[in-house]
Amino acid sequence: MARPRKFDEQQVLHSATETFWTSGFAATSLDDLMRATSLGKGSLYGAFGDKQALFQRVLDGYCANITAGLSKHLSGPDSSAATRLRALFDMAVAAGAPPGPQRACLLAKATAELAATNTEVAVRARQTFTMLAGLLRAEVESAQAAGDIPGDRDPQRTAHHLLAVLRGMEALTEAGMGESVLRDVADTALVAAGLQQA
Amino acid sequence: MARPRKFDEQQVLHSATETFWTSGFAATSLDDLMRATSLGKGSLYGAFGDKQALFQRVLDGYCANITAGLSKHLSGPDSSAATRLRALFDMAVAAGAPPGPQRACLLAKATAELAATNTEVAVRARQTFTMLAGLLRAEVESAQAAGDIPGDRDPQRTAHHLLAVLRGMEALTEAGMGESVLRDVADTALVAAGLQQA
DNA sequence: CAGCGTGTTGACCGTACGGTCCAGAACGAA
DNA sequence: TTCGTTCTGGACCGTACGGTCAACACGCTG
Repeated sequence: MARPRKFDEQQVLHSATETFWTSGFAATSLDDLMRATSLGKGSLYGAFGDKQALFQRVLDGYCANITAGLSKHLSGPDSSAATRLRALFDMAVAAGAPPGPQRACLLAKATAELAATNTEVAVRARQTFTMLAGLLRAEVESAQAAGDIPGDRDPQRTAHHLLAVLRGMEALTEAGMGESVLRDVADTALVAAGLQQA
Repeated sequence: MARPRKFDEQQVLHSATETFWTSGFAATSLDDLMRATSLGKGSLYGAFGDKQALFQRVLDGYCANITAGLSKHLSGPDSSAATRLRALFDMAVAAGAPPGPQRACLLAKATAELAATNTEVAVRARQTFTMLAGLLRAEVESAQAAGDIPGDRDPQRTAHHLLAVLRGMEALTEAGMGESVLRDVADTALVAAGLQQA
């Protein structure tokens, strides 16, 4: 390596993530990315390839982050699986609490915009959803073992339901439906899963 | 009116809807719209204004359609409200049944792409979601009156939950998660609402 | 049948797009 | 210090974008 890179790849990816996240794929120009990353076209192109490749890289990193984040949350300090599940849905409510439309999950935006026409995006989305469902399932089973969720519930089905509710809350957050609606959704979903009200 | 229009406005809007629906707003060019509608730029521009105005027009029509569609379905021939609710979720499952990612609801795509930056889109989305929730609520109340849903459920909360689940199923459909997952989601949501399995 | 006002058409405009390329800068290796 | 290699910045390219406009076509009105 004759001349070392001047930039930190992680930081550049972070800036690019923010830009794509705010504007979407098609509405983000290379100029936007250059401005956000403070990199010239040559560097951007040389390091990551074209716009599509950079987006895929960004999306992959984002998906890895949210699965790792959920995994960490679910193995976090909270004492019981039931408490952790409630905290998870509280976070989803809080994300949509401010008035007006909120920036939704990048994966949701990317899937809506690109999954139908871009196989790699669709594959990554499916894989991520599947992993999230798996993590939720483990948590449901853990709550069942602790006696906080009745044992007769099918953990797989319950996890799928919770995943769908979380994605639906994302959609309602995008539109800015407001906290009380999200509160209704979260409460109902948790009761449906067999958890008692906090 | 010296010279009458050669085209049918509804048909042009239908073609434009298909085009935006398939590609999204930013990824649809005026050339795409011209090809789809068989109209020249001038006509398109003269009749509907610029691309954004046309999209808004398309989205408004689409939202009116789906609310009218749901309203019609819920006052349809099926005997009971419970049966109609089940049929509604069966439709959502069927929409995601084919393997691979399916084209999701235009409203979902538009909200994900534009709601954060375009107030009118966000307003339309909120309004539509609110109307859908209202229709679902009426149906829940109807099912309660018929004794198919326990009377102690809060119809508002239940409707919000069902709405979120439907939007979540959209998201999973976009990614192509497959029929069995959607089946799990729908079944669990309906049981959660208090309906017995079909 | 004449005239007017609208609708249609497609050429045209300026711009911004994604992408390429190269001259020079920076740095490690010898 | 010199050389070789990589990285950098930005000039440059062809294209396609959204949007405008003027000339023409059409048909209703009187």
